[in-house]
Amino acid sequence: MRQPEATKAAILKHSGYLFNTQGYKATSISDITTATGLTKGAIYRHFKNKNQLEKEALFYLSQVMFDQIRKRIKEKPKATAKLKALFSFFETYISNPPVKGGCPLLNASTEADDAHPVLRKQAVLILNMLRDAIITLLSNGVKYGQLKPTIQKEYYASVIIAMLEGAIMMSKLRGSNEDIKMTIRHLDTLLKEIEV
Amino acid sequence: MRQPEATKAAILKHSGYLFNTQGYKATSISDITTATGLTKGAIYRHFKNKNQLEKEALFYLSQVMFDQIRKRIKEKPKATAKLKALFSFFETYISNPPVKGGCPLLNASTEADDAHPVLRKQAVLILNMLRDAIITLLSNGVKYGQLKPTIQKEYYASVIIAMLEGAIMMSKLRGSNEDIKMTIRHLDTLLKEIEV
DNA sequence: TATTTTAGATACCGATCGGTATCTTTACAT
DNA sequence: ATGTAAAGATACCGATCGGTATCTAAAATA
Repeated sequence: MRQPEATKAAILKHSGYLFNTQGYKATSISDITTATGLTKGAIYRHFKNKNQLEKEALFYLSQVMFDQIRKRIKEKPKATAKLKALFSFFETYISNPPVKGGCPLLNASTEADDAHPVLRKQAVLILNMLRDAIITLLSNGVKYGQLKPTIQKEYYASVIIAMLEGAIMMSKLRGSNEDIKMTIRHLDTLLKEIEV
Repeated sequence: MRQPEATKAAILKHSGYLFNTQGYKATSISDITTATGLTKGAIYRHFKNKNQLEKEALFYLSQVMFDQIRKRIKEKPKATAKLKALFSFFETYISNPPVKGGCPLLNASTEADDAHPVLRKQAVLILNMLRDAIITLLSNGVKYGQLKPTIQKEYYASVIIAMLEGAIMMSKLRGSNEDIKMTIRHLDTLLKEIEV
């Protein structure tokens, strides 16, 4: 029954869920022990302190998200279809989220101010990963003649992420997917403008 | 030296600042006593518990924001100029914020899940106020022949708020106003589409 | 099988949490 | 000047926080 890697994975899974639904500060180590069925001794063997656990849990959550996104995008052949797949991923986020509690990036970035440098750095890293992924996607679209070569990639990457994250906040708060739907409708029209 | 209203206002001001910069859960009553120079006895005389203080502090923060927005908007004559004034308000939010710690609405809405119904309800109320304000603004623009009569007001209200809030998150996290600038550039092009 | 290593459990630490009962002091009405 | 009501201070409560020292038991090595 002694499987250190499985134990660490279980801790990350449960604490990730708790951090994302209740908040990082609001989730205690005791919450995690009851969720996992483990004891403090077990948790502090795998993570040197709560900050480190928060950091690794956030990274785990981002991996779950990126895995889902990658899976959906790889199926699609063209850049426009890939972008639409990305949008639809965020649309299903409200009714059927891969991780409950809203977008881990948004949650961590609003909670992690200057007083939580470890969590903050990790959030910046994830945002940059997402930005770079979209920029690469746009670049490939231009490369293969699917998107207009004049488009400013950084501009569209920022606009797309801002809209999706903001819409997630609104839809989650209002308890309806209307906002995310309208936002994606707008992103679709945006997509038409940059298609060749 | 006994001025109850001034004392309550001071508590709201300081606690609002602390809640918005450190988070609601992360800010203790003791933090507020040291910030205000008051004692617990004074604070619990004006607020029946921490939840109520959080709710009223969030409302105070939203009032500060709405006052600023109203002031900037009232100066402008046309709907398009009023919308641009709203956008510019959010642009200056990064470098010179009226309340530190990011957008109070965004902060509260990400922290307030189902376990914090009081704060959550207050956040929903503020979001609806902002939405209604923009919808009214668009309606007046149509009424006075400044905006196209075919525009879907709810659609644009949601899209505008989503973009601004998402951009605030990105700019605050990355410590630069590039994202909010690019987002507003896009909102300006959006504005051109709905002008008559 | 005997020994060593290590995953995980147990019990505890001081500090801090939100909250309250009680006391003192100030302002105001008489 | 005196009494009263309310503002604010003081001191304390049990519960919980993150963290650690120590112990037990399971797995790996020999």
